[in-house]
Amino acid sequence: MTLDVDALTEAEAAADLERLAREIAEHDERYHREDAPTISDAAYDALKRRNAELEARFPQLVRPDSPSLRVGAAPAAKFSPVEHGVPMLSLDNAFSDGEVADFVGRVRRFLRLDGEPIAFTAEPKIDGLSASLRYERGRLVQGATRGDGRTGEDVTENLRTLPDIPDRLSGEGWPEVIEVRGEVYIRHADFAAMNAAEAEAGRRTYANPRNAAAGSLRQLDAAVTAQRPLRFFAYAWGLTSAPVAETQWEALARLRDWGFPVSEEAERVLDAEGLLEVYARAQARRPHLGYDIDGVVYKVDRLDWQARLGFVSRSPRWAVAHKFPAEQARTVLEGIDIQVGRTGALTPVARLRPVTVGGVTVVNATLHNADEIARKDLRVGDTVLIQRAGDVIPQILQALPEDRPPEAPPYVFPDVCPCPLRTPVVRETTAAGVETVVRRCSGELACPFQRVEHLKHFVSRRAFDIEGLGEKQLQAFYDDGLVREPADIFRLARDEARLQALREREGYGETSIRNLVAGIEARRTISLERFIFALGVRHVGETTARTLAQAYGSWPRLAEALEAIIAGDAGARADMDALDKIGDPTIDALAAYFGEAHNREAVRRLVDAVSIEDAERPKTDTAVAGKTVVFTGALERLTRDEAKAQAAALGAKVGSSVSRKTDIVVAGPGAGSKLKTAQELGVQVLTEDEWLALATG
DNA sequence: TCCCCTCGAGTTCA
DNA sequence: CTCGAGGGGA
Repeated sequence: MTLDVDALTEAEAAADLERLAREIAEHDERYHREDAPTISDAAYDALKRRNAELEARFPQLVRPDSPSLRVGAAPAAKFSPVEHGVPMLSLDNAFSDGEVADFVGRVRRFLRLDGEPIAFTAEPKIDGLSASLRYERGRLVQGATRGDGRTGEDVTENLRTLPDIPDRLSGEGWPEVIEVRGEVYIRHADFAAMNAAEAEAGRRTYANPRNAAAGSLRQLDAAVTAQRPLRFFAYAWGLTSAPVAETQWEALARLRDWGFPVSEEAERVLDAEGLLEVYARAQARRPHLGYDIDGVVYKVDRLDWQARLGFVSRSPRWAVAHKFPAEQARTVLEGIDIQVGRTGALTPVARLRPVTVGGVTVVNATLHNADEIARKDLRVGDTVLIQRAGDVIPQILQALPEDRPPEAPPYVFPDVCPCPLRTPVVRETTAAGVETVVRRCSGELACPFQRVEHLKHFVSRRAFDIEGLGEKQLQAFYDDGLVREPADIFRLARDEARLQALREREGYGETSIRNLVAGIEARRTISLERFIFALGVRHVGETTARTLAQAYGSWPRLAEALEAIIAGDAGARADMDALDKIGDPTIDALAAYFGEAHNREAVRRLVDAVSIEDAERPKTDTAVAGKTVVFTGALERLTRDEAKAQAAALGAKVGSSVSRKTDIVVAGPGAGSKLKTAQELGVQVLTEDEWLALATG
């Protein structure tokens, strides 16, 4: 809660200054030492600003440890963004021999290789941070962090200070342009010495070598980075103007020739059988390496096979990281609470006796659902084994039955919602007649817990993104009756009675009210897809919302279609069903939502309060506009998603099955029944090249 | 009909 | 990050 500066007593101001000094110091610390800022720059700036305002109003209260008196602590300057020529992907993880076998099996099946041996490289997975180095004509021109995989930060000058990174490539045969990728890390001995020196100098030490490496690389002053014992291993490449090699193994040798350190621990195995031996060896060598590794990365050796295998969403199908087991800890399961989600889903959460795992204190862990609790037979009072999955999310692995209190009863999932209405808990049945795993509160939006979650979703970043209206304020406004439905948020900004109620609230001065109103007004105009997503209809996430927005173009048209569907218009339903990734459950959810009188009214009030921008209408002036296209068989020049996106961009509808309504079938090699159907129905059939010619017109 | 892949929804810590 | 389930290819 932030009180208006002018409204504060001296004692309150002193307390607030104390809090700000502490919080800002914490954030500075996190930013500089752990390299993991936990608040946005804007939020950080707001803290600093408030500190400055308070100090201006109460100069006698300026603390000796005031953030305003420290220099160079703010994460003010930034590194400029760098778009990677080829995204830096993450790897799929395997945690067991079985998962490694699954990986090999997938590769084998995908390549249609029976029995034939597949060679793999196995390289230790260094626990540092990855970096991409762009060389043009053999000279280092840019170095970047991984960032989100697509865009990283420009840390060229810092990377130049690493002795392991050549400024000019040596040897020969390097492509004119190449992004060399690898891991920046710090050796144990160097880390210890560096921390000792930091401690000597009275500065805080880093928690582990990885944080130290990340913090050192992201120094604004490259001279500081130069002092840090950073090292580099190369293991991959991104964009390249010429093929690097024919196999991963050969590529590693080339990288070595060009002057990069390449792990001496990397091995090539001629068949999948050898992988687990490498893993066992790596585990045995781990304590003696002198730097942290967290697993072994297996890659299909042949690059032409890698190309055939391609990618699944964000990770390559041709590689996997076989991780070492995560650090585990035992603690006591002190209770199980039930949380209510915006769709009414009831999620059990474990309350744990605080315990340190992998450097952080864990007190909560999700239990996902009732089946999960039953499967693990978790009981309150049990001693449980926990770990942090992927080193982040805490996870309960199992209960240790020998430590179970004799009287602990099996956990019984509640049959009423924890909300004040005590609505009965229900389980739905899928189309196939199977009970779903999730238990839900049957109260819908009558349930106050669901309503608040619904409102939180509405203002969230991907929906209306209203600044200054966080979860806490929303909860408070809800409790006071100021905001009960989305439209109320927009009334808040214009309705005098509500503004007056705000002014009377503790903690709301004119400044904060002005900011809140500005935040709301800034979002009064919204894109159709965000609007649809914000409604929070079940099954309608960001992607589905976008599909609907593009298909219907405007809110009135979508509303009209929904009215028709609710009225039983089979044609309108079929049209929606034909959209990509939209099927009966989604349509039923939409129909149920808009068929309900309260929702309908609430949406009408909201529509009146905001202005919804029409979506980009599908093109009508292209060769394929309005036509329904079906892709079948393997595509060689485009991925399926690219092809679909291209068709959609040109105003065509993408179908999944061939019928009389289909206008064009694009058939690649291996096309089967759809091609046959198309021929039988006399639908136009194109090759991929013919399609491209038509599409690019 | 059977998988495989995406999407949605819920989640942790500092 | 993880699980469950919808959608759609084979």
